[in-house]
Amino acid sequence: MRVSQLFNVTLREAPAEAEVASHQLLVRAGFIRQLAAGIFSYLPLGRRTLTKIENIMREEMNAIGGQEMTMPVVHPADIWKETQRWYQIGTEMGRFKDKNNRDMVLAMTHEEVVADIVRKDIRSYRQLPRLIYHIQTKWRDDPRPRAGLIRVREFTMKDSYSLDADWEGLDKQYRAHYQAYFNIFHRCGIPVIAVKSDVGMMGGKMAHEYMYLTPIGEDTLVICDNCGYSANRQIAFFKKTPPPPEEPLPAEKVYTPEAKTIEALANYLQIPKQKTAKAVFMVATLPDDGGYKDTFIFAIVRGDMELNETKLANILKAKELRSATEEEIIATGAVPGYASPVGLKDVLVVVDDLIQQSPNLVAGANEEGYHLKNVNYGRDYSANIVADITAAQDGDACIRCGAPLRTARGVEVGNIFKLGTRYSDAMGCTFLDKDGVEKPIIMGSYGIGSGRLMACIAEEHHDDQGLIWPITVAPYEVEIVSLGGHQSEKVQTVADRLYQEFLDRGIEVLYDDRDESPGVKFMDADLIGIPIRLTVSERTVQQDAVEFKRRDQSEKRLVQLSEVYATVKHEIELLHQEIRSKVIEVPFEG
RNA sequence: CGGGGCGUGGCUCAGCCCGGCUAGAGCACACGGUUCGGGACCGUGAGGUCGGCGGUUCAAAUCCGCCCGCCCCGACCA
Repeated sequence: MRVSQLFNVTLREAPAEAEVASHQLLVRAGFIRQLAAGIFSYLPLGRRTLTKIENIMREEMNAIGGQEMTMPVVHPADIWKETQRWYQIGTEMGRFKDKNNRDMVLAMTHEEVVADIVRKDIRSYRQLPRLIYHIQTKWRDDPRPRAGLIRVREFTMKDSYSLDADWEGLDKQYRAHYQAYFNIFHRCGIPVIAVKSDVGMMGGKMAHEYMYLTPIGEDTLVICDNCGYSANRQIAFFKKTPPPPEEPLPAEKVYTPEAKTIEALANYLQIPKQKTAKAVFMVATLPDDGGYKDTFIFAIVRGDMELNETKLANILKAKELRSATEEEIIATGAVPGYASPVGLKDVLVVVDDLIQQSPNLVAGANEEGYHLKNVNYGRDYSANIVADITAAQDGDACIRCGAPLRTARGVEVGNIFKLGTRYSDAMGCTFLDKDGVEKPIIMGSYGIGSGRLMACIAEEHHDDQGLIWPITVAPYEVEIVSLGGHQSEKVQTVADRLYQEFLDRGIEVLYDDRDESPGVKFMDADLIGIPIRLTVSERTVQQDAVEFKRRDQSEKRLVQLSEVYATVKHEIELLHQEIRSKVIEVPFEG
């Protein structure tokens, strides 16, 4: 492609709204343009990279037996009602009515469509196992799109669905994806870790998220460098050390003015935070014979710990969980800042499992300005539920080996779920097994957002000057920059001939044939980030040569014209080898 | 949904507080000329309902109200 013909404009300055590097550079280099919040177009360069990413996904999916298909973006709401997700999912779902006033849904994911096809077409164990996938648009009306392509509302996802006759089959396909996903990310040039995760709206039995570690990430991960345990903080387990046992002391009311926070309370009483109990008020939307009902939740964790809302929501099986408002708190009879589990009625009390083992805590007295000392679980109050509802923090002990845990930020670039029979049951996907018994099909679902992946690659591979694409996903393999081609016929001829030779020999080449100054061309080349750059100028043609430079290295060297093709071919292969060396087997962490 | 910020040619921004000239600059764009190995220079030119609506005023980019959009933090989220 000649740059003079390319549909592309590079920007000297990044738009003011772009903050993270990948966003700024992808916009400046002309890979993407924003249409609205979380809605982007991919221009030709961006499209080429996306296509390469998608082809890598295709190859890896096909390698584990995947079969590509395409499912619709617009669905009748009926199938989403069958699985209840029409009711369970809130504003994130795109809904509209067609001309016949029929409820319609914009695809957020495709379990329902898969299940609908499967229940009609799969009859026998002989048709299992299967693995199907497609690369298709999703719409999720995220309340807060951010960071360019990192979090958007409309995006393209490679999603695959495994169909099995039994759980062993699911496990096998799950593990196949586990490795295939590592292969995809490694081939795209980004390091990732797989962490155990919450199953979220997908439901199901087991899930892993693939995390690209970066400070701009929005998920917090908990990692054990000693034994390799890693999990999303939303569900991370950790070892809680109970305090030394103490004889329960008689409860005692103490005056604690202006001590409305744990911090202030601990300071005022000169006690460590772990000797206090923290009350957190939430409102959960819980299933209630067929419908849903808002229930006030009084959650108690030790003062030195934080409530983990995901854990709490999962334990309660809550559809939604939010912080209670001040009015709601007062309505239950609790006094904000001095709330106490002692003597409360008509609320659901959930207590962290460490509280039981922590004697003589300071808790609120439900009276402005007073706390109770020596509050003991069991004696002074009890809970409806005792469970692990606290969040792991930096330095907490690893659940497996006891070593201190570390937290890190990451972007979720992919996920895999063992769905089990959640969708099969809801939509009646059954097959007749060998033994003549009708059984539900066991499903798994697996997704990678291709645009987000592209942004992560850009995040990982760039410098001050611009993007530095790994050879596997670069829009072009080589860029020819001609300097003074409009003045020197010799330069023009050599550059044109080189371009044509590469085209003929199947090398993907971008040719900057514009009548621009050298500075502009070099700047644009660096911005766009094609892995190999060849410069043709008066200076080089005099020596029958071109200048060779890799985007990821600063050295330049002259290559004789007669050897250019062989050199480029060789260097492309070297670049591929570098990537290939990173594609490794990763032990399954179940 | 809560908190904060921003909306002025394609991009980056000035002007707004303290209302008043034809609304500016740099980059980008078009034409002419000079340049030509790291975002060159000179000249000429095109391009803006100052996010929208309403209000105050003799007069609004500027003051007031409502709305919309975009970004950031939080809540939420595959």
